[in-house]
Amino acid sequence: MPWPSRKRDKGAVADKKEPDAKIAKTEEETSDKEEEEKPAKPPAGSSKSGWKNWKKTKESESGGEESKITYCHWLLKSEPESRLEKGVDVKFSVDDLKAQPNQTTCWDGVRNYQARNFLRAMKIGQQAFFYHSNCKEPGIVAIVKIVKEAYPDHTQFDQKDPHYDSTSRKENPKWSMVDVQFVRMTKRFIPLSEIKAHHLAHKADGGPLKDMMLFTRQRLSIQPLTQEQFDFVLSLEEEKPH
DNA sequence: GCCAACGTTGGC
DNA sequence: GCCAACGTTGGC
Repeated sequence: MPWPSRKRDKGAVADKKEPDAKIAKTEEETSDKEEEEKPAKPPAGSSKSGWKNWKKTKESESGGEESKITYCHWLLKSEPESRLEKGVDVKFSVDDLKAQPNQTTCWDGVRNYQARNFLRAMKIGQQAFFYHSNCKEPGIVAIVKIVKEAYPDHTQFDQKDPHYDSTSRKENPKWSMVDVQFVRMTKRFIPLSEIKAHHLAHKADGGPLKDMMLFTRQRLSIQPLTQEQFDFVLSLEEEKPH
């Protein structure tokens, strides 16, 4: 773990005293079980036409449905400004990412089941927006790509980590992370305010950002974008700021 | 710094 | 299984 602490996504860190006394009910309901089947190969350049090709495998529970869908693009929130969480600075800006070896980092610290399930759905090569949150100027600053698919998040077992989870067992880790690599800065900063203006307009006229999760699931730190949403947001970098 | 949104926890 | 209390997220 050569990396500074970063990213965050809490909401479920249980500071219980007793270790693995019980499996939280909420976990069973909102998380997909450990599936034995390895995900088939990434939909690389295959016939996947993005959103149109999402597939739903067998229905299990209500909460897990997002995890059964194949998405192609993502948005990852990270805090670019210093903030202490249990005495540890969780700041991780795009500049911090660029400073990593290979401009690559593990996306640890996600402690929300829905976000975790999205992490687990990510495939190598898929692109994501790097979004600065909880800061002066929230918005999209860069594009990153998935370079390693979900594997256990080691910070859940580290008592000194702000995202330590005493209820997680090594034999059956609750939390996952992926590795992401910097691809490029967006041609300009794309502020939340601008994306939101389009979202509001699209709610009225049925445009691509109508159901963007940035607004419909405002607290979710890992979220999927449809092909249409991704393309539309990307097209904004060619425009002049408002 | 405020506070609305919303996920989690736990009493009943 | 409901729901009030609580804690976190994150814009403003």
